[in-house]
Amino acid sequence: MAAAAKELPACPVETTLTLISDKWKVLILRDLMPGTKRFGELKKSIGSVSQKVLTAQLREMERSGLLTRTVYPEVPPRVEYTLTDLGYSLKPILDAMRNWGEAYKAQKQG
Amino acid sequence: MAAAAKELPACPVETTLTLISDKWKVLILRDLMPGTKRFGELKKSIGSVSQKVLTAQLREMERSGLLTRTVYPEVPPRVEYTLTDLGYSLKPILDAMRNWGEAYKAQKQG
DNA sequence: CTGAATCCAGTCGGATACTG
DNA sequence: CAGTATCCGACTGGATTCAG
Repeated sequence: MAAAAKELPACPVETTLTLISDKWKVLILRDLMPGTKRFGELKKSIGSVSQKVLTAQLREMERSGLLTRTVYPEVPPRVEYTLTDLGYSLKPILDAMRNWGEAYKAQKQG
Repeated sequence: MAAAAKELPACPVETTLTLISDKWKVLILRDLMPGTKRFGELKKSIGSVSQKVLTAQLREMERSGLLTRTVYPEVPPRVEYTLTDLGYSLKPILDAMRNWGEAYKAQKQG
């Protein structure tokens, strides 16, 4: 949540971690993969995230180039978040995590 | 680092996050993928992690069934960490992260 | 509806010193 | 060498309030 940009480490795995390892970012990605969502929709679909933190992590991801933020000057205001190509390119990671999680739970249930 | 076991959420992506989202766990996985390592080797290869936290996260991963801990009763003591099949099954996620990180850095350099 | 600002508790994790 | 215990600063993130 720091204001300063994070430095990119030498290891590719660390590079990825730097951009998506915050508490809610992976879930934001998961929920935006199907398409554009409004702020309120995201907040509801993610679950227990607070407004402050959701805003902060969305802004960080915008700065990282993972998503775009579009403000519609209406009353009441409407703000939509959409993954960029870069953000969408994280899909293989999300898919791998989903696949693994499913297999893990299936195993735990025997 | 909590002592209590973490609950598994409904979403598979969250399940995965629950098990590997701590600060150093992905790097531990990365470094154990090639094979068994001693505590000191891990500490060196991971980088700036402190001894206390590395120990704690390794123990959590052991409890989660991601790795095994083998103590050799020698002087000086030797402790080796090895991924279980379950831990090794996370490889596709690690690979996806590495691939993405490489592509990202390549793009940043034009 | 979205978001900024403030306050604050909980935790994470680093540094250090000590043990077998 | 590997691990434990203690201390403590820093940061994360939730709750609340106010604003446009």
